[in-house]
Amino acid sequence: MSPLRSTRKPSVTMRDVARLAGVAQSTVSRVLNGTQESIPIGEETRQRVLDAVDELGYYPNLHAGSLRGQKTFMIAMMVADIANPFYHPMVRAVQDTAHVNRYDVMIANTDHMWDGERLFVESVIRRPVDGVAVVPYYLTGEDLGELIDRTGVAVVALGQQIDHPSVDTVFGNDDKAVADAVTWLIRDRGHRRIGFIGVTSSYSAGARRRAAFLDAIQRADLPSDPALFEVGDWSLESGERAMQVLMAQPQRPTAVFAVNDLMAIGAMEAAQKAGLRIPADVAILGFDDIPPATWVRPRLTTVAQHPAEMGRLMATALFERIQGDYRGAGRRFEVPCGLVVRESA
Amino acid sequence: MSPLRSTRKPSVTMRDVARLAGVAQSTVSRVLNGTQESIPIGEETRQRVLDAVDELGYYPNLHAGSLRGQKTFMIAMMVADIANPFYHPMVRAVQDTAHVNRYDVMIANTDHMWDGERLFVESVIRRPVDGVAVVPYYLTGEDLGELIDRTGVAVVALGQQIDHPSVDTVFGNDDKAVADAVTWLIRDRGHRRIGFIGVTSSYSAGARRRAAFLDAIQRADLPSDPALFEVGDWSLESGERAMQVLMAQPQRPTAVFAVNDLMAIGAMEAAQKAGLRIPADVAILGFDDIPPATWVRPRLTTVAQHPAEMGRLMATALFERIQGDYRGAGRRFEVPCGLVVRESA
DNA sequence: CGAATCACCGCATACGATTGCATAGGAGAA
DNA sequence: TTCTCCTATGCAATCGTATGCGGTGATTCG
Repeated sequence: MSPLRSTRKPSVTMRDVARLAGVAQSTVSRVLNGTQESIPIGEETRQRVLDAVDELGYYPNLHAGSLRGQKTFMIAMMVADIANPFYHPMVRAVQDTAHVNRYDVMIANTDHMWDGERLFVESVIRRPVDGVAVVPYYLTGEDLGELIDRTGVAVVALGQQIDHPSVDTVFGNDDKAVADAVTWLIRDRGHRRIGFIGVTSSYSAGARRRAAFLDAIQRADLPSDPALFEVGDWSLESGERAMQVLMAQPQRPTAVFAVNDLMAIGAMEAAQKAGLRIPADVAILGFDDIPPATWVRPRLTTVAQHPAEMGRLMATALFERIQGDYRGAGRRFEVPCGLVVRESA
Repeated sequence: MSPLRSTRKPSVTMRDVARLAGVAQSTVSRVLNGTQESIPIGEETRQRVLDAVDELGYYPNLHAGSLRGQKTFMIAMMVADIANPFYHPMVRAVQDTAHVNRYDVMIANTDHMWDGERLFVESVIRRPVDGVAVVPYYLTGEDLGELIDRTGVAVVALGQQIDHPSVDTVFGNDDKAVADAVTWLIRDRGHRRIGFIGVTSSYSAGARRRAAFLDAIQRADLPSDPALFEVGDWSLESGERAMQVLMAQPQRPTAVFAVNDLMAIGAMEAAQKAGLRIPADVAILGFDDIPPATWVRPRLTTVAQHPAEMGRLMATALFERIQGDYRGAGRRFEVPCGLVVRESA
């Protein structure tokens, strides 16, 4: 079994500083927090305290403040998979903003699983933090509301499906962007048989993009063959598999749209392994514009979601709430998506 | 200014549970922790407590345990840049291991900067955790030793330069791997003029790999032209720039070795933009084997470092220490690197 | 029938920091 | 001198949990 108490060393506390400076522990607190103008401190005392702090190398114990219900100086972030390039610019933006505010960042992966998201919420209940930035696939506005009621945490979420009076959301107009991109494939590129690599419609983004795709197809008076619809799980490998079945058809599509870049890259992989040229034999269109989109050959044509900007917005909104600079209703920040034409379509 | 006390809601505590169950708070504690064989609890009481826990939806407050010097159920991880694909498999492995142990993971980026590493250490002092996994570029074994002395934290580090009696390290035999790879370039591929894209030698890995490269060159009786050595900062863009100056030479190299894959991919980018074919006109050799290495075209020939395995080892070692399953001297885990021949060289 | 042994549970304290309140000492006024 | 006011500091409660120790009722034993 694991030891019940950890082997933590006794740390240097405020009391140690107080003892060395010959004052009371509360005096040390007041010297260090300073902000309390109502309670003045003698200059000579203040200096003695500061010297003692220096000599002992004292740092305040954040656990104590957290327990007392002060700020925890920590935020938590929930993403599906930190190894997915889509989240990097977002995570970095949040981390960077946290860093300038002297906040630490806890990161949890959910792997797109309900259980993962549930555990994240539980985690935040057990160890309250000042703010959370989440990319929910199952959690609803109501779920987040319960979390807020229970812990008072500030919340910002990615995804337009979230709707709660006190959580800020950041999202892209992905439906319109999908429709535009597909329409472009049809009108400008002349494709008439377009494959779709989606995800299960239990993801609201999955359902939304699928609907937008279908809408664009029908608007162009093209038939929508069920055989053209494959589903993956957001991963590169699943994109590869989906592409393989799309290519195996007697009448294979001349273009394929994947709802994220990772699956699009997987599809490229599959097409190239099968000896198909891109975009001559089959065009590939992705979604997200992750950094590797420009590393692959041909470079991936995709709908840019600007994850860095999204992260920046999330972080800014979150810290505005944490710092108390904003206390109003939930804000909605839309960051427009847009087609980036490169070489794969 | 920010509000001094956050707006945290009063949470449901053990006392609430106790009140509802009609017992003392300490009894609730004992029921929940169970492990205390010395103090038995009546079955009927235990059930009343559990019911109350259920009814109130009680979760223990981890801040309290942390303050009392119990386990914090949190580990901290320090990497250079979470957006760098090299760290993903490592971070995921650590997160996954943490997850099964019901631990949360705090992640900090240093951007290869001394100040970032220093701040990380400070962070861990201010908010003690049970373990840290670090990828240090400046921190020495001594620095880590101070951290251990001060907080008693368990430490595992990546990098063979770290040497401390109570930190476990994981590392690859990168020097030998570099030498082997370069020798292969010379002997099997017939290259005689090989460029080197390195990093400043203040990084121990940078110095080590450069030395190994030089050694292999000299062992093959090839001249080592200083003009063949460029330095980057680990980033893709810096690799691109370095490649540009290498290509600008009157006698340009027929092969280029980059000390990480990101710079290698940048080099490929530059070469292709300049109209050079890879590997016909110039061969490119990378280091790390990050996931995107197989996404680019031509696929990157590189020295695999197996970051996932490294992460797994780090996490395992770390939790062995945290759980008290291992208390001995610092262990050194070597994970062998090896050339993976693909298409770029 | 008195005492010793349980089984079971509550009281109180400690962890480190914040903060309302009390108070010591000196200055100024009556 | 005595009373007040102000400045500078100390005391003590508090946050939620773990735990040593003491206490109570019931049972058993001598």
